[in-house]
Amino acid sequence: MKIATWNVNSIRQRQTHVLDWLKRNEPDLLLLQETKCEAHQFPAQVFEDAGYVCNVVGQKSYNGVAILSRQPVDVLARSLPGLNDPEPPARYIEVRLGTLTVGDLYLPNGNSGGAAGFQGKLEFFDALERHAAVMLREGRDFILAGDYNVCPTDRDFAPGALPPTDALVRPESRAAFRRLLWLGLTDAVRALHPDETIYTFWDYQAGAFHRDLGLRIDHLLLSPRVAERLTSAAPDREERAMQQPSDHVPVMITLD
DNA sequence: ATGGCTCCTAAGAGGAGA
Repeated sequence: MKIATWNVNSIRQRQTHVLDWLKRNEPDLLLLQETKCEAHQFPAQVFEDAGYVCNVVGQKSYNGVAILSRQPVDVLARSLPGLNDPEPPARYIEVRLGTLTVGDLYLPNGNSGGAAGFQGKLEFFDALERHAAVMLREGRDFILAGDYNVCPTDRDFAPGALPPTDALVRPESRAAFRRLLWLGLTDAVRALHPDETIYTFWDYQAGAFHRDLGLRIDHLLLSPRVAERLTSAAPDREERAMQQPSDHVPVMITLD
């Protein structure tokens, strides 16, 4: 079974990239973030024609998540449980495929909106941690994957790519990510590649990709039994070299 | 380089992104 996550930075701009990537890689599930349109604007038909079912949570202009699947799935949630927001942003969708629960998340960046913006990032993390704890207690098999907007350690960004005050490397952000690991979740890419320099994002500016000034911020976290099935995990770096790419690349795992 | 691009909306620049 193959499961991938990809922040596409506008699905309408990246429709052909995603379609071509699906055909080349044939994942069972593709988790998208930053689709940047309302659900009715999502180009579902082109993916359905390629054999994928689309479940979309959208809003105007910003955010937006979607899960594309070869098989129909049950949608369990369209916002992150435990976030008390009457109009939650389009940052979470959760589906069930067989006995596997899969949450697709787009965590707030946390650099905009001042102190309140950063606080919102930490609140999303807190709700995610509580939700993960509940699922573990219930003995469920699950994956929480997407754009976490955190470089977990200093190994996860190129020296000089970010100032130490950036919300992606702030100690509070990293502590929140570590708390998910301490619950018993496995960072799929790092578990299989403990010592490699691996990035999933390169800024559009200043030739960041060419200079390999990247970040590792897109992650797949696995519950214990799912982690036992993990056989591969890697970003598709080549996608960043395409014409008019997203600034993120897909990250895919394989489960036995 | 204190955002150097690329999205969005909307018809002007400006905000968000990381």
